[in-house]
Amino acid sequence: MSTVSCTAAVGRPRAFDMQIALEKALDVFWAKGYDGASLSDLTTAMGINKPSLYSAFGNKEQLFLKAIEFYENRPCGFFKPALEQKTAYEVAEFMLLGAAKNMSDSSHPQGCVMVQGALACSEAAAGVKDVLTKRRHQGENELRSRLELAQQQGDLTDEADASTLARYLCTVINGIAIQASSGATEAQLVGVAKLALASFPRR
Amino acid sequence: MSTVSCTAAVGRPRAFDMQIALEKALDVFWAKGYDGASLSDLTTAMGINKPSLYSAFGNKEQLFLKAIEFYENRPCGFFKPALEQKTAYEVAEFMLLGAAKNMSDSSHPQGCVMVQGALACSEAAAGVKDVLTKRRHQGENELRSRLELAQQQGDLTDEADASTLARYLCTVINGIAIQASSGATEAQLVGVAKLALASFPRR
DNA sequence: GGGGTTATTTACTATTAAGTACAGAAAGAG
DNA sequence: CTCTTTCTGTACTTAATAGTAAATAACCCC
Repeated sequence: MSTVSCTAAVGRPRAFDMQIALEKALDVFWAKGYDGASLSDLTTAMGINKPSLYSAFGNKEQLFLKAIEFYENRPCGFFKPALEQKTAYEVAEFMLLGAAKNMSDSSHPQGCVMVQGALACSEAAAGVKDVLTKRRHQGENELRSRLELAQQQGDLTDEADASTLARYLCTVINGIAIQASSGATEAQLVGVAKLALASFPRR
Repeated sequence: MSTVSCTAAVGRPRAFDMQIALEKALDVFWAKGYDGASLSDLTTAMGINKPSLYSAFGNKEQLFLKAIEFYENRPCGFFKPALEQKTAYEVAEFMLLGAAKNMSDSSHPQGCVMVQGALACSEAAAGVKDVLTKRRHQGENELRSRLELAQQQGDLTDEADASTLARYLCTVINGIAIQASSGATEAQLVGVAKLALASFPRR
């Protein structure tokens, strides 16, 4: 009798791939936002019925939260990899160029689901809006910490205000998200990113 | 018999001020977005019943369009006044500082209704999303034209790409809108605006 | 192959959405 | 005062919303 909860494999097996269904749901939320995505939009895109959705993911809100959790950890994400670059400038460069490229990529909806998923929304979406806002703040804080580390390591001047610098970079990234969502091309966004980098203190 | 269509003044007079009602509607759309604002949210805020809303403003979509038209021409707007500043740098400075101050102002919802009114939305909101996108592009084009004029007038270097510069400024403004909508203070946004200005070629 | 378990399908609920019909109320014109 | 016009309040319609009950289907273990 094992104490480890081995994945039961009892009962009728799920007829769809949860991961793929989640990615389809993400695309819907990304394109339409939490308020604009109806359950029938979601079930249609996911190729399943409502009871399957509810049994697999809980409800609309939990589905959204799982979708953005996946979004944040996607291999093609640019934010976390950027933090691992060697110098503060390289962090900023990787992040801005990554945002420009990623958010205009036509293999998924344009822009950023963390921004446009629930920006101005109904009371029903207030919870997910809160989560998104907190996650964005968290990202900004991680970036600030990374820049403070850079100051300790000497690759970012002490005269810079890490807090403002992090906020500035996040602001530009958010702006790039809006531009991408409005149809800006990768080349246009790269131009913006490079110009934004001119404000970043280079050693 | 006058040929001028004098405002009829026949029939029961409207019991509410259309302008004030429109401003209330704007606040609702600003805070909740087009999809997130229900008709009962609107009528409650406006202090009128649905038939009054429909007879005065047409329908939800037309009400939204009238609300953003008012928004764009508000006396406290910063975009158009910025274009009238004397030099390219002053245009940029006025615009970014104006955005920072205006969008964090607590006398109305935070952020910018032109950005968050319909960013990612349902099919029902596709029309207003389109209008918002076009208006933002139009603003960007007006700014580009203003910067090209500055180049002709010699207060902006010819080496600058007016198009990219305009897009950069609009990107930062959009980013500031997101930050404001996420609770950033005026002081924080002014810090971002000043940093963004460091990328702007000063003569 | 039967029993237990879980997923799927269909059909349903209750609520809310946007929009409207209609009767009555408030004004000016004659 | 009466007629015409326009607005207001109540009550309604139709369709869509999120979420669920119950029957059935598919799988593993014994």
